[in-house]
Amino acid sequence: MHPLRRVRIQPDMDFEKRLEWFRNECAAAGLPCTHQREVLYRALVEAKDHPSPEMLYERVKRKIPSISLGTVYRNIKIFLDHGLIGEVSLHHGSLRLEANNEPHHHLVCRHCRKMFDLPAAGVHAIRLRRALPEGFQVERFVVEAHGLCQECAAPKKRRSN
Amino acid sequence: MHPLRRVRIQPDMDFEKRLEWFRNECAAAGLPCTHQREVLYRALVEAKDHPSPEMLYERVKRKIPSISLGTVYRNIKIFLDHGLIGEVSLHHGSLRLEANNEPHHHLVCRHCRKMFDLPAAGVHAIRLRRALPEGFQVERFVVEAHGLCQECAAPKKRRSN
DNA sequence: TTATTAGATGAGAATTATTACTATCTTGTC
DNA sequence: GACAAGATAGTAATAATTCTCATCTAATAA
Ligand SMILES: [Mn+2]
Ligand SMILES: [Mn+2]
Ligand SMILES: [Zn+2]
Ligand SMILES: [Zn+2]
Repeated sequence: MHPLRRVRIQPDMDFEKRLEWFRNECAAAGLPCTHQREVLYRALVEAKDHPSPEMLYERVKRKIPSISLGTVYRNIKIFLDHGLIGEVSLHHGSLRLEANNEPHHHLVCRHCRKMFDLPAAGVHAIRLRRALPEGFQVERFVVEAHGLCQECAAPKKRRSN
Repeated sequence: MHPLRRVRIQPDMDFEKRLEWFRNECAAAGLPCTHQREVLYRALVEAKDHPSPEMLYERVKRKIPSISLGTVYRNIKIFLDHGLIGEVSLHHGSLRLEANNEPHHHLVCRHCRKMFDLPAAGVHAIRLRRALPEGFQVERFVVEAHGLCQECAAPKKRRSN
């Protein structure tokens, strides 16, 4: 409704702009914008290293020494559910294994998180448009096609996905 | 040394062939080829679903009811260390977060597991060579460039990587 | 402002995933 | 078959995450 509500967030946006966006998103979602949430969000915006919940907890404790790890986890989940932040991988939580040690890619269902092989031959070689940053030596590219598997995409009888 | 030792494993190889390969690899690595290991390896070859350690444990228990979960984890690690099997993701174990919710890719160091952003604009669009299997609906492609970061690639003073 | 109240917080217990410890048992070798 | 290195099962310990609940706070209306 408010014109600022739906502003798109940009990587180079300064923090005040992002905080404004964050507050609008919280309001739109009916989430109280607590001090803890703002400090957590700021720590995420300032982080350049894809922190873990524990790392985030350590950083946020400097600003709010009494904050609890439970609050960090609880809000991480809420932020993720509302698309306010992103998680790097769909596969954290448990090791997933396969005997196939030939390089290949995967289809990953974002709902049930099942994984299906996508043979390397089925994907054209990955090509970069520009040089990589800062001396990183790439050994191979791994592709994940994220989406919905047949089961999760099908309109269900009863339960929705 | 033995001509069979270095045979390359193929996805369509039958299990007897793979088992032979497995035994040779164990011998080459000085690993006793125990009954537990063979049954674990067979379960991995037969699995099409990228099982977790717990799933593997459940399956293997049907063949060896007395096997312990510790044995499953211990051998998974050994198999991985020797390249006998693969793991799907470098990111299991802990959630990793970022405020940047624009789609983008990552450089991932296989040694220290640090992650660096690779803007989507820096990679040409992913193109498939053939149709996807079985009705999977792709929403987006995520690329990970695996390799070594500057620090881990540099020839260290003392400790090796 | 103040009162109200839905929902958030901190503390700690509980659960899940993984690793470590150790006495006993196998595998590979002679 | 005997030996030694290393593996196993069972169990304790640790790490990662979620849950429970008494108390507190942000958002709203009076
Ligand atoms: Mn696979
Ligand atoms: Mn990123
Ligand atoms: Zn699915
Ligand atoms: Zn590194």
